[in-house]
Amino acid sequence: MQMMSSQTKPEEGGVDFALCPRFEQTFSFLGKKWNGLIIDVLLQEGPQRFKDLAHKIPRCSDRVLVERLKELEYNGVIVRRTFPDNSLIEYELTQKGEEFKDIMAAVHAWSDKWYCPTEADQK
Amino acid sequence: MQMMSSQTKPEEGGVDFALCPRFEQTFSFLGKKWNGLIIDVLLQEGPQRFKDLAHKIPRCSDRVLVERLKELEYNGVIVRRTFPDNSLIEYELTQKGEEFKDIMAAVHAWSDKWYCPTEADQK
DNA sequence: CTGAATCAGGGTGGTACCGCGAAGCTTCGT
DNA sequence: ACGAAGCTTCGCGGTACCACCCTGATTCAG
Repeated sequence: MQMMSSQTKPEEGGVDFALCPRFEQTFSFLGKKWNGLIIDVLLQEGPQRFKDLAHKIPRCSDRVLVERLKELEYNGVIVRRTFPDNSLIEYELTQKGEEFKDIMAAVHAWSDKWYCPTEADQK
Repeated sequence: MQMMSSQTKPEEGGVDFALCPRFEQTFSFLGKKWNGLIIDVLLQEGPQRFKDLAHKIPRCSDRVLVERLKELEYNGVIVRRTFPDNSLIEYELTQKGEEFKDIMAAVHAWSDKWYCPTEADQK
């Protein structure tokens, strides 16, 4: 029973969706660069430390990764767990986050079916 | 057997996804403002004229709508059909576009379940 | 025939903001 | 003391989005 909406509040990077349906928010949220990737890694590989995420998404800088993680936490999609004893920090999906898996599956299916390599794939 | 990829080419508004998986492209594409909405309207109400789309998505300016429609056509998601006799122009989904419906359904389901109104909904 | 209205956009200009790199800072382990 | 992990602060460039105005084609009223 989260109080969160899907607006991306941290650093005030959000769009005014006052008259747009809910799912436009969701798309905008997932479409934000790296968000989909982060959620996908967490879905597939479980809770991750910051450096593991950074390592698995090498093209995303620390700066941006922190930003995204804070947004995701603010939106109730992930939680940041600290283990006080060994000072370990892990990010894991909440239930709200886990339930992205249907969307992920659908998007994966579509992408696998319709993606065609172009110039951008050469390098 | 389209030759199209999911990059948004018109006006060069795309991201370099060279090392990112396919579905990140898809998210970025759908997450682009108004794209999800446009596809959703076409899915639910069939082929539409420009003015009908503009009317159903009032907060999207003509300028941006034209842009989005061109991108969607470039990406093989919609087609722009002209009827020479009565000079009618309609936009309709291709098969590639129709098959977004699974994604749309999943996103709708998630959004309906997890969306909570906040300040942004007052106005 | 003339004028108005509708449709499908194009052109310009401006601002907010998104994504980013670089570098510093704090806490912890050893 | 030194390095790694996990951020934070500063500042930048590009561009996405929008408002406003304009065009050309077609249709409709009278």
